[in-house]
Amino acid sequence: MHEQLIQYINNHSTTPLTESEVELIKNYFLLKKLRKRQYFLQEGEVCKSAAFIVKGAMRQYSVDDKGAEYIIRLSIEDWWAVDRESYTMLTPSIYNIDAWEETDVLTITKADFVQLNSINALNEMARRLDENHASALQRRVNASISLSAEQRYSDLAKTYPEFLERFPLHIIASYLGITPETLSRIRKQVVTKK
Amino acid sequence: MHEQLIQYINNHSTTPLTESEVELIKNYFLLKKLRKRQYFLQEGEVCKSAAFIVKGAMRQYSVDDKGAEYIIRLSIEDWWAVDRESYTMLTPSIYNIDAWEETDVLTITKADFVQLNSINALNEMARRLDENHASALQRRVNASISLSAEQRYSDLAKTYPEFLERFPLHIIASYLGITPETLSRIRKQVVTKK
DNA sequence: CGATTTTTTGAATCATATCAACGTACGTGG
DNA sequence: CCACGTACGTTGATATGATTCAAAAAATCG
Repeated sequence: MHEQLIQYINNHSTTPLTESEVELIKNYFLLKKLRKRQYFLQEGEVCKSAAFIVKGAMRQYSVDDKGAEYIIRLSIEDWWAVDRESYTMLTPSIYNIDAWEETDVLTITKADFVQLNSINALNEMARRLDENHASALQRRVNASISLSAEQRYSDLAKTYPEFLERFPLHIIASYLGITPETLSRIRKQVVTKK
Repeated sequence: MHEQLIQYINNHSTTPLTESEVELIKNYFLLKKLRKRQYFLQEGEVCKSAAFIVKGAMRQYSVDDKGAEYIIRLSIEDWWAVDRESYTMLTPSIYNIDAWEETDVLTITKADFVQLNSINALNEMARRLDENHASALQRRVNASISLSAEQRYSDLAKTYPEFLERFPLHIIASYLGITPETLSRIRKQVVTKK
């Protein structure tokens, strides 16, 4: 269970974890099993834990007054699920996070994460993750103002093909900021174009 | 000149700068004066420096094959201008950054910034900045998929009223991902609604 | 002032949303 | 293992919001 996380941390830092650090991590990261559709975070709550996904798929989304859901982030194995803003600032989140499939996550609270700040590899990994996340968000903002729906879909299909296999198309449509009907028509076009 | 930066750093960290740290910062941050429309970063270059804006206004944007500009970030006094991805990874940037007005910036290269990593206040400030930036990007992604053009404009007018005073409306329109004509019509509506 | 940039307006067009219906697949309980 | 309900995907007709193009008005700058 934890081996996957250890591996992940080592892959994302320059200095490998020592044995004692590995032990610390095993003690601090707690396994949590989520059923399909189970909330990990609900709007209005503080995002008390960050989750490393060992197995499964999760989504982060906002909900408007009409009940419509807007997917702002999708995550699968070896990704993290967390509302960074709420987690770091300890403020109520405006987002929901739930499991789309049966999902196993390793969770850690912010307080515990701070406890582990002696672990350099973990800090380095966290910093890199944040940088990558910020870059990805910036690109997505850029895409949303500069590309058509069709281009955004092609982009997604190229950059994150896993998403198309793991999530239904209406979730993908929401992630792209379009309706399921529009996505369906776009896909029909793309196929016939070839 | 540097006092403003010193002040800013102290405002954005819990531990105030010591006198010797202040001296270090004065030595490492270099003043650069930019004319209107002068590039600070051009697409394809590595963003070698980060810029703290002492006075003036800058924009970060991408350009498509037709020459259309898409504003992804606007910054004024006491903000930073930098392509974080290019700056940290030392990769060629896909964005341009230029001065919209006569602008004075204090710049620091990544290598020099690393030299200053003994300054806790500076590290803390940088971390907070990154967090805030990431949160803002996330909110913008959320807005782009969940709100209408009119709502996004109202949001902007409420959150960053300074922008409306400093930048012409076609820049604001681009930032919102709409055409200047659409923004003009939206504004007409908003006025008559009241 | 004249030149340039910015903003507005109108008309035609295009992209996407909406609403409604239908087909399909899937999984669960009987 | 079948039948039923729910979730998912597609299609068509229509509506709407935003773009495009062209032009003119207004503001700004040297």
